[in-house]
Amino acid sequence: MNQEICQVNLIHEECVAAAQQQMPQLATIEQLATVYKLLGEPSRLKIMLSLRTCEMCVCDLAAMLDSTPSAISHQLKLLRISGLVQSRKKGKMVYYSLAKNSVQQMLLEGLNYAVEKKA
Amino acid sequence: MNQEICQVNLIHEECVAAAQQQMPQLATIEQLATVYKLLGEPSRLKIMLSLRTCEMCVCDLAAMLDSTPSAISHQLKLLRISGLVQSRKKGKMVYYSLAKNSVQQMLLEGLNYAVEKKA
DNA sequence: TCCATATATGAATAGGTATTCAAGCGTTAA
DNA sequence: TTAACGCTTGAATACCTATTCATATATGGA
Repeated sequence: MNQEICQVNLIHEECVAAAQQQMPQLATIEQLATVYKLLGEPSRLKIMLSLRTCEMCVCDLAAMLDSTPSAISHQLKLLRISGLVQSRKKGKMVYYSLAKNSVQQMLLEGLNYAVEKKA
Repeated sequence: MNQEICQVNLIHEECVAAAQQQMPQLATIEQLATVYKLLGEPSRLKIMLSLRTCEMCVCDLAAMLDSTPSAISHQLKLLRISGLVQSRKKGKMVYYSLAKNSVQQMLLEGLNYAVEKKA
């Protein structure tokens, strides 16, 4: 059986056309998927949720998540590269905080969803 | 070098304590991480973005994403299990649509973030 | 009944990734 | 300079997962 193509080429052409029309740009979708993927890892999500309260150094986060500085540092690097967190160096320590964009709003909306869903 | 524990046990105790206090329940965090992970896969994210427009059958989605019904069906199963989409059977076809909860709001907020960030 | 179609599913494979371990860098204080 | 500390980094391993392929189920029509 050929699964590559449906026999009826497009079953609901108007719908598909309309959906394609209002589809965001590919770059936007990929950007969004990247952020979601980063937040989809429990350790990283916990880091982000922790940083809502105040800026923290790597050791603080390692204590929060019961993890190692190395593991946390690896995760922070990914978050930093994608612009979800920013860092500030002070002596031997590096303080991390949430980036000053709408990530926080996104997180709040996500939490709202998760809490609503539990009920 | 011992990386397990920081020498200074908690460098910013007040901050860590405050963050722990306002940390959501573990179940909520895991729920949220699951949703983010599902949305973090470009194919699945495209499915969700497509379904904002109108309900679609598997073939429609396969056409939208230039994929196979089998691959789409596998993804839809994951989205269905986690309650992000719902399905309705009509004859040989199965129509999928976004679940009637705040996922749509979440997606909008995400898009808002991604678009803002590009600029 | 028999066949074609739309979808679902299980197993296998290939690709991706989180953590660990070991080592390195940069800063501070002696 | 030396040592200690906080952090970073690269490689390796072990785990996870998306897609493919083959097959199965279910519905509708001849």
